[in-house]
Amino acid sequence: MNKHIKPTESELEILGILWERGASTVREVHEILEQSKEAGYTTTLKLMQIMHEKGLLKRDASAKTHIYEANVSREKTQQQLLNKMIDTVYNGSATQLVMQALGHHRSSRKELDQIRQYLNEMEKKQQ
Amino acid sequence: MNKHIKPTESELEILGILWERGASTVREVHEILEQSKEAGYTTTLKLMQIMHEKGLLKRDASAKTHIYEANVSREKTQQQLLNKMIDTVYNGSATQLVMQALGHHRSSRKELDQIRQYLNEMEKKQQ
DNA sequence: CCTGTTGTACGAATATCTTCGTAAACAAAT
DNA sequence: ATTTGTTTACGAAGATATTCGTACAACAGG
Repeated sequence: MNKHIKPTESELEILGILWERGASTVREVHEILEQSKEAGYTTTLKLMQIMHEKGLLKRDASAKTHIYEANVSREKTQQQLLNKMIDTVYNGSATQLVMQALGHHRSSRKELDQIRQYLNEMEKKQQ
Repeated sequence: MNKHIKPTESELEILGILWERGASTVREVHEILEQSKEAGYTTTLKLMQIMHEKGLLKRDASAKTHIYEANVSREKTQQQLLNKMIDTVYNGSATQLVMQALGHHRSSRKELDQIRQYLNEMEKKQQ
């Protein structure tokens, strides 16, 4: 029984911040959010409260200032969104997505090597 | 000046169909949509009308039965969504996304070769 | 204490997306 | 001509997401 994680755009931004920082207060999240977005503090607060209700975040409310933390793993969320994207936007072809991702995000040589190695491992497993 | 394409979930499904089929009537789109989704005909119609207003679709209304066609390219839309995803969900690392995409979508040997070749070309260009 | 600051809770306004009922236009069939 | 079926147009209801004003509690410094 796998949860159907479906964060909205705004929720994803907040999750991203929490995945990076780990447990944080609303103010901390808000301050980072502000750098790329116009938003009032209570807006961020409300958003995070709703995310808590939905189960996307967990929180420690023992102190006055509550501490929030992501309650869904980055990996699982990534996989979920990735699959949907491959399906609807890339018509099922992961290869297509991979090449486009490589094409536009000039990767370093190190990264390319990393990927190449990954490819080799995959091929070994297949045989 | 680049348009900010931001189709919703439902709009993406319709775009996907139009990218596949090319110019189509509402009914044709609707029939495909129905296979994977519960929806009334007028719902699909309205959706496509709104997409037309937004500029996502263009249409030929010269005959009674209008013909709709995607007005945003698959490539540009893919790139846009991909970038956003890499940014918010993969924290900027395209490599990360690539490896996860490969890991879960067991690709054929042919596809792996294709990607490998692509990697080589990229590396050549970089030097 | 009082006062200003910082925090949460609540609820409502706004915006946006999704769905569909109903009407009107039109064409084909009877 | 009347009926039947297909289509678009319009508008409104329902669902969901986003934003923020206001109230109130906790706390720190004077």
